[in-house]
Amino acid sequence: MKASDRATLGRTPMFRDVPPEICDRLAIGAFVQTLPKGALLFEQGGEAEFLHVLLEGRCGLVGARSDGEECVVEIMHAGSAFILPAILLEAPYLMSARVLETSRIAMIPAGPLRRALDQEPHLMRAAAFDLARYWRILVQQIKDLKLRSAHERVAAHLSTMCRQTAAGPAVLNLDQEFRSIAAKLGMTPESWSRSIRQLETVGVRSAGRRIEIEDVARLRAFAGVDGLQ
Amino acid sequence: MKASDRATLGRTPMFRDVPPEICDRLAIGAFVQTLPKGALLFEQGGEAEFLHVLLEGRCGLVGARSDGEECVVEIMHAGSAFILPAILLEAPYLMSARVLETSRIAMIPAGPLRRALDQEPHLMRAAAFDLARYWRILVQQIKDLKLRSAHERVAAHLSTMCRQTAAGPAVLNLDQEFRSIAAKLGMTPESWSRSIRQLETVGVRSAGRRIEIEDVARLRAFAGVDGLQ
DNA sequence: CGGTTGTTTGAGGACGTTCAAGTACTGTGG
DNA sequence: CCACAGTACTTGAACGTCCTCAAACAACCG
Repeated sequence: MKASDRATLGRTPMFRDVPPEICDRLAIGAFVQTLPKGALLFEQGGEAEFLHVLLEGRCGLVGARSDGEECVVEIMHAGSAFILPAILLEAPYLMSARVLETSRIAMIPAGPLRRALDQEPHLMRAAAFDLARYWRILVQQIKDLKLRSAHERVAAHLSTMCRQTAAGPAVLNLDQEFRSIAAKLGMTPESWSRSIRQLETVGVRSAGRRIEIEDVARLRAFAGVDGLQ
Repeated sequence: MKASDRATLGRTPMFRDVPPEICDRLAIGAFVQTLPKGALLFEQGGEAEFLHVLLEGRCGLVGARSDGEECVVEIMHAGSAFILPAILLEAPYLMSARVLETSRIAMIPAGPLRRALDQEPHLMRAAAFDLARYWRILVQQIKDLKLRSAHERVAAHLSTMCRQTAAGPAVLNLDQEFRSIAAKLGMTPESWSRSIRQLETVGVRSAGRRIEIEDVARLRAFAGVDGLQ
């Protein structure tokens, strides 16, 4: 693993608070891969052989039904580690992972990681915190799916995209494919498109990848977003 | 805390593998409450003051929108501990908890628990594993919501209710209110009722709380249930 | 035994999907 | 640099699923 990759690893939420010497030990047994859009990292039902840490790029966690139908459960961004629960529990993957845009991924072998977790309380602590954070993200998504309409989910997504802005105008340059975002939000690309159009009524103007928001607070109010995140 | 409650606590998934002396220490600072149906354990947005361990009964974790609209995210059964992520991260609750049927609940103060987690690797390990298990339950639910129709969700629910039966006939005596199950599955009681009726076509006969399944394998096939759980 | 609460059934409607067609990008090779 | 192919996105029309509302029915409890 290159020094720059090692440094990136040490800045991820999962490893940020882990003593450097423990990270180093894991890094020695690990390797880094750069993979193109479309690559399959692992498959639902398979055994977890690595912890994947996304250094750069984006990957989708995709759930599949036995008949082949698929859905995007979560999109992982740079800095995310996945999928820890499968490694901890030595349980088969509940989802497949697919590269959405060219990604640089550190792969940490499961066996040594499990041993390190058992020997190093700091690492287990970091794992527990990482799991707790993802748990909350999943709960938010379930609330999203059960409480909000498609239009509202789009509004909520846009407003979290500009979470640094409390109120007033904002401009987003979405660098993801709309189809990925739509899939993550549990809707078709067509519905995403219609929702964006619909949001003009609350001051959202879109031109391709560029989306202008008149007043973030108004968008938040429409989406029913509260302070919790 | 009574000796019998302490014993029940020690058999929960979260505390099963925690050394008894650590459990004892936590149990000393804890107390047990019996609460009736409808009681509110804590509210979304509030600060996490206790880890709740459900010794007996059932509780619903309920997400709310700012306009008051609610949904059931998860139903906790005897042996479940909640909500650990809020305690670990010292973050506000993302959901409220409501007693669905008279429940006996151990309440472990958050402060001492956090200190114990930091001092006792065994406890942190148990916490991480518990979080990992719940993470998978939430992922399964998201897949359920995104990949399955209401009818299929009901079928999937029934088939997990009789998971000890691989194939052949089974009889369920659902002791929960249908409205709770429906809410957990993300549908109205009316839709649940219609789904149950619809499932007659795959050999499900219902009479009030009693549900007879001709062939569990057939039901599973209809629901698209795979081996993963 | 009445009142309350939970469940079923029906009719109508909203939301989001599917399918189909058209338009705008993006990147590649000439 | 342009032509072209392939992909992504948009728009429209029709359909299906599930919800809402309303009413009847059943079960439970004082």
